[in-house]
Amino acid sequence: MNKIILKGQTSFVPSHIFECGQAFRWKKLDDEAYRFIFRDMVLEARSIDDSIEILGDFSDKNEILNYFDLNTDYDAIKAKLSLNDEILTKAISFGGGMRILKQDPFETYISFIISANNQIKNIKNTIKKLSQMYGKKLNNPFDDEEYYAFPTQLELSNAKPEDIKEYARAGFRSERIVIASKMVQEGIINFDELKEKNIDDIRKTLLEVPGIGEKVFQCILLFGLGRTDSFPVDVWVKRVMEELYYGGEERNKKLIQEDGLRRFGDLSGYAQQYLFYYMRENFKKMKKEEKNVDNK
DNA sequence: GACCAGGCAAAGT
DNA sequence: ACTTTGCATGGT
Repeated sequence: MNKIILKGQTSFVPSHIFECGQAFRWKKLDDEAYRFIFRDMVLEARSIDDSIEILGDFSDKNEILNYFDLNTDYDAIKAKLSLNDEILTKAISFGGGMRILKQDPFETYISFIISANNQIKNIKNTIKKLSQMYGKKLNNPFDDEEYYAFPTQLELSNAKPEDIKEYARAGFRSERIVIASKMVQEGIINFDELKEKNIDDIRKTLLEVPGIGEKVFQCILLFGLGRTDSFPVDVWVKRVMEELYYGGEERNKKLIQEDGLRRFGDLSGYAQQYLFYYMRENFKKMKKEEKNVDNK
């Protein structure tokens, strides 16, 4: 077992990182202790006192550090976004330990096709099942629970949509998953090439894929291609923007996306994540309180 | 049992 | 170009 110890981190809170909706292959073990899968490794990240520990069987520490985006100065980003913006100041004081993970483009691409009109809980479950069905078994250095790698483009392009529907419970997204995988396998979609292009060209290519619209495209940009000049507008971001920035007035998603990019520029992706987490967690808290009142 | 979930695609204006 | 409708599934 190998271990990384990080000290003096001002922006590294495991719960903020894993529960902000960017990644789906993780499990909460305890407060600020998470198990997660990165490439072919089962790893754990924990916050202990004022240090962060990352555990697992890995050989290259830099790979792990890069995954957690450790070369980016989040203090500078947070300072810039907080300036003249009371809403983001609040959101950042709530979830300022968030970091944008540098995830695999193919995994991100398939995961967010699955996310369409779905719940995070179901998305996680479908991805877990897909991995069990088609991915290779991984070494788990922690206990006897079985984990599987996210399937490769080849493994998923050979999958049968009916099987995905039946066992992974992906519903109408099942066929899209296989077609999208085949398009990567055939070279129609090439992530290394896409990384070199401008956003409008990337959009043109990715919107050809069934299951990818503007929102899923923005998520692939942000989480898979590392483009932080992106602003995915889902139901939560729509809600938080309307409630906190537009005084309760409704706006369509296209306008909200344009406005987000205009306000936050190259930092739009970070702003979006702080806002998403802030809105969703506070909504969950409200629900819980309602429940407690009902029980009295 | 209606309504919602990190929307998309197709049909209708 | 903008707006509505159907879509699998699981949770509340």
